[in-house]
Amino acid sequence: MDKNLTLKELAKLLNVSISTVSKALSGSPEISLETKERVQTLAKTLNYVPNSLGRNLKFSQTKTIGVIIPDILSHFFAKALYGMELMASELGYKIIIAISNDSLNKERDSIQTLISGSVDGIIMSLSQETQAKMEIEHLKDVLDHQIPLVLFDRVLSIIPCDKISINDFTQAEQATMELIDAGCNKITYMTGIPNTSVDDQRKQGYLNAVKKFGLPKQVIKFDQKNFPHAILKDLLQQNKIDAAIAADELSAILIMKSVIQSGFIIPDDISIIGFTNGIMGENFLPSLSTVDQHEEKQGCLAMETIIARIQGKLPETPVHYKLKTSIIHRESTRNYS
Amino acid sequence: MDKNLTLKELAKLLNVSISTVSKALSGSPEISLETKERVQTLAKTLNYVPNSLGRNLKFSQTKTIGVIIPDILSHFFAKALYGMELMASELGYKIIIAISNDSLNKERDSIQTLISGSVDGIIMSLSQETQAKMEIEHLKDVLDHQIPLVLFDRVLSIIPCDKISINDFTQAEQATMELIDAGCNKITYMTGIPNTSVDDQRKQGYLNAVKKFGLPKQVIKFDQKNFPHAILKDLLQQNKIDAAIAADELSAILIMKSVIQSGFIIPDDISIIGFTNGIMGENFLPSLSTVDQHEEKQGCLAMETIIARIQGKLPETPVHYKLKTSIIHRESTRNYS
DNA sequence: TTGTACGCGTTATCAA
DNA sequence: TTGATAACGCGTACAA
Repeated sequence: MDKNLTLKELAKLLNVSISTVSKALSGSPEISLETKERVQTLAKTLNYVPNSLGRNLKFSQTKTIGVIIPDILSHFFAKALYGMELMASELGYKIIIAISNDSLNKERDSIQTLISGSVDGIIMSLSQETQAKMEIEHLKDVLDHQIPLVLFDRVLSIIPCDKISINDFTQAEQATMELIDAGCNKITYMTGIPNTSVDDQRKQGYLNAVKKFGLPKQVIKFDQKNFPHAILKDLLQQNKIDAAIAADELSAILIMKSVIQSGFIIPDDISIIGFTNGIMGENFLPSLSTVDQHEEKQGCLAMETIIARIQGKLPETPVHYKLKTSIIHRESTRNYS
Repeated sequence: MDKNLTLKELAKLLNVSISTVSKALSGSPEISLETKERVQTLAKTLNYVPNSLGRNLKFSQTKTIGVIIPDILSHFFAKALYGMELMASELGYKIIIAISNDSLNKERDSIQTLISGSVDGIIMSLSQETQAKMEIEHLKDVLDHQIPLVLFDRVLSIIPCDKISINDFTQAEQATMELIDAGCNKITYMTGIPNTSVDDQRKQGYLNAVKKFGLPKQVIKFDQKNFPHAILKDLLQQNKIDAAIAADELSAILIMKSVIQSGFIIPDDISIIGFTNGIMGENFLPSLSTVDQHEEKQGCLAMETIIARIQGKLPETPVHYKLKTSIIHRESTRNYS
């Protein structure tokens, strides 16, 4: 049980050469059955584990994928990460995780440390700041270093790389239309995650739908740490709102909480629909109707894609998978026939 | 902008030796100012990034910490991970994340891949299965390979390594006593995470408190995917329960939901107190009174500890930090003076 | 069937 | 002030 057993030490113990040991352990047919067994049993009893540092250098690959996400506390990213980990471990890959905290600088730093060869590929979802400033030099760096890159969820179309996303536009449009179908005609789009690509597309989908039906549009941006309780209450009292589309799960919960605290009833007074099928929305009273984004599947797919890209199994031109999603009807929206 | 620029290539371009380039880039005083600048500017324009694979092998260290947690969807672990990432990036370390999914086998596999030299140390919280079966061979493996190990939250005292935990026993005891103070005398301990060390200690703390005050004890174990709604309703109707201590956040939410759906009032009919200060408990209606476990701080501390251990800054005998925690009073418990 | 020698990219020691 | 060389641990082409 020495600390770091190497091939060299094994070879010395067995009185054979290093390469013999190496070959014997990899089961090469060049080696006689006898020595092969001799080597293998000793390796096993001594609990030999090949040092991956040497292997990494030899093959210049690490079997590791870097994952950069803006946030780990949001259910969406946590579940996406879960999917990635599942797929990665199945395919024999490890994950280095970095959390950008929606900061461009942190994102840049993380990329800097990752492109030095510690990972074979990078999966990321862009930080809010990155998308707001449209700053993409650091992403170019990744590409320049020939490191495969997969963008998911918060995607930027100008980056020439593989992408995974859901069709936010269509989904928001469909969600809006279902609210209209159910008889709502004062539908507001409320977002606690402004300046992200997903937010923008969802808003556009919403705007498109209300325009198509000649309904008034109303958009409220807010800070999730400082919800505009009074504003929403006013709207409710003046009967200027009868439905809300929330840009993400936490936004939806905050809206529902505020509505209830103002003494109004969900869904009788107002219907709410959110994005992301998380534990919070599932367990809130009333439970949240929501757009299921198949977070876990997005994560799996992102991991599958980057590994396929690394192994050269993908066409040279970037692929863009847009996942189909569905709406989960629960208690926060009115029934419609 | 070649793909993988190496010292060798730089040296050739500049017509100097490899070692000169290496020294120049590290700012060695051995090299003349002139060549130093010549080298550095070229390296910069060509966007040279030293390959960490080479460095890793040279120093046999990776500046990477392996983190194995049972679950990423629970707020506790997500936030602990967040704390770890924060501290790691501050100290120049990366994180490889593995999710055991509360399975012993997955935990074993993860350890196996990590001890081959891909990490300088391992932080982990034991899986439910590991704790239930008391199977620790794989942990011994880590120690045998001379890899520093830090256990946090779900800790096993027989493993000789550094540990971080909160004092679950005391906390549960204190939580119980506060419920008693507030006039509750039919207090039940309800757990959706049986067979974990934290659950066991919390239960013991609860039992100790009710025993001390001569109150009846009542423990309900359940599966979080299949909450015993009917049983709880019966207890409420027969007035056999007036307070519940929930072993974790999700358990607490499930209890509150069930209580409300049965038509009872929180905290008038029953007080609820949980563990973990997460978004769910914070935003539920009523908001959850809970034991704050300082998840983020536990994560930070775990990371600080393992790095200190790696750098030899810790005494040889293992340290065990037990964090003090506090109780956050919100709406799910009665006021008491 | 086994052993020798080399290269992966980096740093460090020592010689020029 | 600079350069040649060895070493980290592994795998492998080639020689024995």
